[in-house]
Amino acid sequence: MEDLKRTIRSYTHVSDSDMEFGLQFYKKQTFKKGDFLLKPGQYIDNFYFVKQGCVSYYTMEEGTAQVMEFFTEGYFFTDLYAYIEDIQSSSYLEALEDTIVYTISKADVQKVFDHSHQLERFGRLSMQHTFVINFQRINQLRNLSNQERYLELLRKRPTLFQRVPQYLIASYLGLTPVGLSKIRKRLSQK
Amino acid sequence: MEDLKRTIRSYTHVSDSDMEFGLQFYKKQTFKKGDFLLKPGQYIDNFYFVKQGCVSYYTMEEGTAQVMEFFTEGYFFTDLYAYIEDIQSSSYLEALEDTIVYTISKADVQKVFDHSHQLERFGRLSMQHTFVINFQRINQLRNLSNQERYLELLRKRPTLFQRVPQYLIASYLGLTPVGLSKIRKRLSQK
DNA sequence: GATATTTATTAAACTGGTTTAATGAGAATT
DNA sequence: AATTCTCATTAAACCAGTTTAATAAATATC
Repeated sequence: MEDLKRTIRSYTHVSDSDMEFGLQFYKKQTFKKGDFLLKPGQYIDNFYFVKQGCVSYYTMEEGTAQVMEFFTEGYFFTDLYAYIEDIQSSSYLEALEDTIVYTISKADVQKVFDHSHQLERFGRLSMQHTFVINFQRINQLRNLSNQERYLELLRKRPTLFQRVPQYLIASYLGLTPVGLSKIRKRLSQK
Repeated sequence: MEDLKRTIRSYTHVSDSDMEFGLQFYKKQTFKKGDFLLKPGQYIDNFYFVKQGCVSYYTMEEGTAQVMEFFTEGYFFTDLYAYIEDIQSSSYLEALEDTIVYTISKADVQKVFDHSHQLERFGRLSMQHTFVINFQRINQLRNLSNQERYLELLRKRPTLFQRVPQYLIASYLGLTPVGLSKIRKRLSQK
């Protein structure tokens, strides 16, 4: 679980003993391509960390997937909205590849935060990080054109395009597959 | 500061003594319509609570305001992005009406959180609340049409339309004034 | 290796916004 | 009261996306 450790320590200092205490609750879990970690209607019991693979986070609207996010190596994730609000999820979490995650239950997260001030701070800071990501996302949705957002994604997460079908990336960008195809054509003609 | 108290306690229980400790740091401050609480280039020193009035939070892009949010009575606010990242702001905070706020410095917020577990919890929960708001905002930007977002705003914050000029509401919705006008016309014709 | 299925592209018609510019209506200033 | 300024609407031309449908290419399955 070295990469999990490293990611936690990228937020704040955590002593070896606190880290050991926290990590004991994480369990390794594997999913085959196409498996669901979560389906609509369920309550959120777990937090996840991606060791290897890719998980899509989406809702179904009128028969098509609306992709909110792709979680790849090093991401902490869950359906955070349903997790916080303690409501039934209306989303899917689906493995787009064979995927290995480390998972911790909501109850154990509480235990860890009660036990370790340092890890509670990690929790707060990772929450802040999520705020920053969402803030930038909103700004991108408001101020950039679809083409600009496509180029931005290409720049920030280039490997995504090798591992995820284009129509899901289109959805993530808020486009139809046809729309993204047009943008790509327009760019290739320059 | 009864309304400030009430708003804090809507998040979590806070004892009278902790509340008293926290509130001592807040100072009342008034701004005239058109005054700026913040301009680009500044670092964020304060957190605010709106007692009375309305403050717009926006950036300037190519000569036009891009309104991120309108803060009205009961809102906690600052340029949270610059506050968290500890970077120079690229935004404006401008009073759209004569406005009364309670303000607390960043250093005093830290003091309060160090002193009171209950108020630190309030801080965490208000941060979570902000996440939920932003999450819903992203979903609205992605899944609703401009017309639907207009109707949604009309439903959720009807008084805003009596106190804020329409071209700023258009900006908040991610539209031009012409675009919003068209939507309103279309709706009135039905 | 042939067939079926999934994914990506293209074309055509359409739509909901944009930009620019002119007009109108209200509010503030002199 | 007249003038100026700000704000909202309208019109016209335009554009970047949509939908639908057909086709092509790649991938999975038998």
